[in-house]
Amino acid sequence: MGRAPCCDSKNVRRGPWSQEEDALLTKYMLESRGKSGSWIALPHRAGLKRCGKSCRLRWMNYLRPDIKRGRFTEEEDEVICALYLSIGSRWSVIATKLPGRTDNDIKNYWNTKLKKKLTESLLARNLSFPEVKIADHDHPTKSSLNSYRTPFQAAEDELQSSFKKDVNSEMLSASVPATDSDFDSPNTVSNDFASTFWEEEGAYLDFGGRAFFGNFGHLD
DNA sequence: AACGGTTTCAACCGCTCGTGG
DNA sequence: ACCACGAGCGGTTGAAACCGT
Repeated sequence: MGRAPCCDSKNVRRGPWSQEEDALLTKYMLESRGKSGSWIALPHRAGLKRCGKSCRLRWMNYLRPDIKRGRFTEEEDEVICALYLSIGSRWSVIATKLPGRTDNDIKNYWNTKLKKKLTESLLARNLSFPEVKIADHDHPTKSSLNSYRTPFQAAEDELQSSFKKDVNSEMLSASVPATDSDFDSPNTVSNDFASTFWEEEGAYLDFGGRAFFGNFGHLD
């Protein structure tokens, strides 16, 4: 026996949502102020002939009023790349660090553009695309999402606690290899923490003026 | 203008996780 | 401990839009 379907597929609409359906779902969600109860029960209550999962997806990925539209910024690119190299394809975790962006948006953006962009950047440096392997203890749980720190943020935390003084972007950029030759000499970085990070975590990758932490294998 | 290839992104599928009984 | 169920997630698909010839 296969898995039971989540809803009666004969009585639900599929495919693209109509304006009327969007209006019904939006009206219901706004009137209920998010206190919709279960998603399974929502279609019936809202007068929609849709699967609950489909309603959830439509709301979360398209209709929510706080969704950010338009092109991803360089800063967002950097956050996505850094997190992907750090935690892998945990799009929902990455989305929590980019307010207004959905996990689906980020996933699509990564698969269609950013992965290619990063790969080209790596190839230009004679580096191969890193295999991202995350140890279990590195996976943030749902309860720890709010306190989860990206490698950049962790680095900033460490710097702040170590030096007990203002850490500005100038200091952070000083820890990034500025030229190709700097990649071969991690000792040129300007603070102890960055040197330690180099040894323990691998190479820095210059990308769009800033850097990522990760383990990059050299091409033979 | 027509066509074919490519890109984009909304939506679906099937799985795991969390929770309550 | 086990089971059932709903929520949420990541991978994948496919239609629409876009672009080059």
